[in-house]
Amino acid sequence: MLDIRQISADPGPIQQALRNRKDSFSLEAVLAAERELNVLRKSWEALREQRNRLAEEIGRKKKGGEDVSRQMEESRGVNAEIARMESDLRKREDDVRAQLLLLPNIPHESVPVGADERDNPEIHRHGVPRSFSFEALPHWEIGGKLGILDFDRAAILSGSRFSVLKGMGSRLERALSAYMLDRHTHPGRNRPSGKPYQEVSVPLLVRPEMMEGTGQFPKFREESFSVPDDGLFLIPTAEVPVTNLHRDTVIEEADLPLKYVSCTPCFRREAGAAGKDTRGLIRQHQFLKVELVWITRPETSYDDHEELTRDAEAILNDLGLPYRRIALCTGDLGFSSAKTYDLEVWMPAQKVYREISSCSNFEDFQARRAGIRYRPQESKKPRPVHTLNGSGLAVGRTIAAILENFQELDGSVTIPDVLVPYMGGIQRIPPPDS
RNA sequence: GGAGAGGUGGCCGAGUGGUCGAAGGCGUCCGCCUGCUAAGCGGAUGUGGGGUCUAAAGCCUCACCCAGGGUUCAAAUCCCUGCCUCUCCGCCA
Repeated sequence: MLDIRQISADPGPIQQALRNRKDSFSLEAVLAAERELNVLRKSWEALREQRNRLAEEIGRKKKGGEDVSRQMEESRGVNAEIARMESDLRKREDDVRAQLLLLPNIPHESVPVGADERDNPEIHRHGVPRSFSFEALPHWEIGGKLGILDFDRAAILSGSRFSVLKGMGSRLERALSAYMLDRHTHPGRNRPSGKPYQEVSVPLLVRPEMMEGTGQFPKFREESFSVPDDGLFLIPTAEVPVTNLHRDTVIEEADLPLKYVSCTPCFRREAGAAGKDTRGLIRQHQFLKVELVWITRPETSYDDHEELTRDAEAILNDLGLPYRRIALCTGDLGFSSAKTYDLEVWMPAQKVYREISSCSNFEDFQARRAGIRYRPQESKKPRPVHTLNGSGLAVGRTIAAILENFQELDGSVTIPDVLVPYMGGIQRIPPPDS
């Protein structure tokens, strides 16, 4: 959420940012509503003041045995007036807030202006896609033949876009999750921020306020699964509960940055994705993801964003998967984000790079919504923090990438070296016939 | 799920319906004192709006004592609902 006072002080740049984002939000409408609200609020406050004075006078005089029936009568009148104003005031406040909640974040100046994903510049590539002496199969075929992936039984259990992992497939999921968590929580060197991630396990069902805090609600409500009887929602990413761990609190500056890593299932309705990626593990209603979350100072958040993205890339490097980093342009940027890098892994069967991680700086957009502030050392006035997050990595998609990139002619799949200890020493998933 | 207790400032904790944004303590900060430290003494110390001011400070003012309703001229204080915490019972991975 943006600061309404900041908007009214200088709407120009924000208007431009909205155009760059291809967003149709009307700034004039909120600003007008805000101005009217301010006028009303002032007269309401004046009446409250009058009421407070009368109440005080009544208390004082009554104690002295004086007659106060005139003041009480007057006070009743003022109260009626206040009550009349209040419902209108409330309605207008809710309206302004509702509008502001639909206003997207402003892209950072370093974000390239562009219309859609075709305008996303590539930042760099790592690894060389392997050349196959045979036709590379898509992962769902490899997984089917190996007996480690079963979409048919998943469909019977839960419908489309669900999967069942079996045997080595399930083991691979566990190995990857454990490996990623270990990697990120390892103290390690080369961390400019000076500290490793703290692992957290969090609720998978949250209240709607949490979804609003990180920006999923109100705009993307239809994207989430809900449990209506209890008023709860299944998290679409660990970002939601982890960022909201610090909701409505003030953090001491010395404790920043706070860095968390959390491995959770994620649940998405994929409402707008009918017909896309209908096969395989790429687009599922439920998938496992290791998420990195930072709560940090405004002054360092862009450096931190680079570090976070490198942390995600480190996993791809370790696994030996070819990937590239792209920067999202203004037209492709997510609602809450001020800047986003996507990491895309090479998928040999389709011969394309596919998104496997998305690393964003939200600046104070989420912090305002969720009330996450810090107390700067030099001043005592709390300020909103900056929040960042990124996948490190999406586990389901990583399984797909490993199956495709490391498949062999005989149908077996080689396990990346770093995962072997996590696979009980197994170096490859044996071919179907063995 | 049933029965009870409770939710107050960074923390602990008091608060007969009226001058309470809230006693007291702890913590923190600033001074003083002191070979050093400790102790002691004095003072300051919630958040968010609005106004005043060139600006800061100060001052004035509105809101906030879990949340939302209600009673009342007046609510931290009374009533109702919700949420949360604790204790006991039941159930359970």
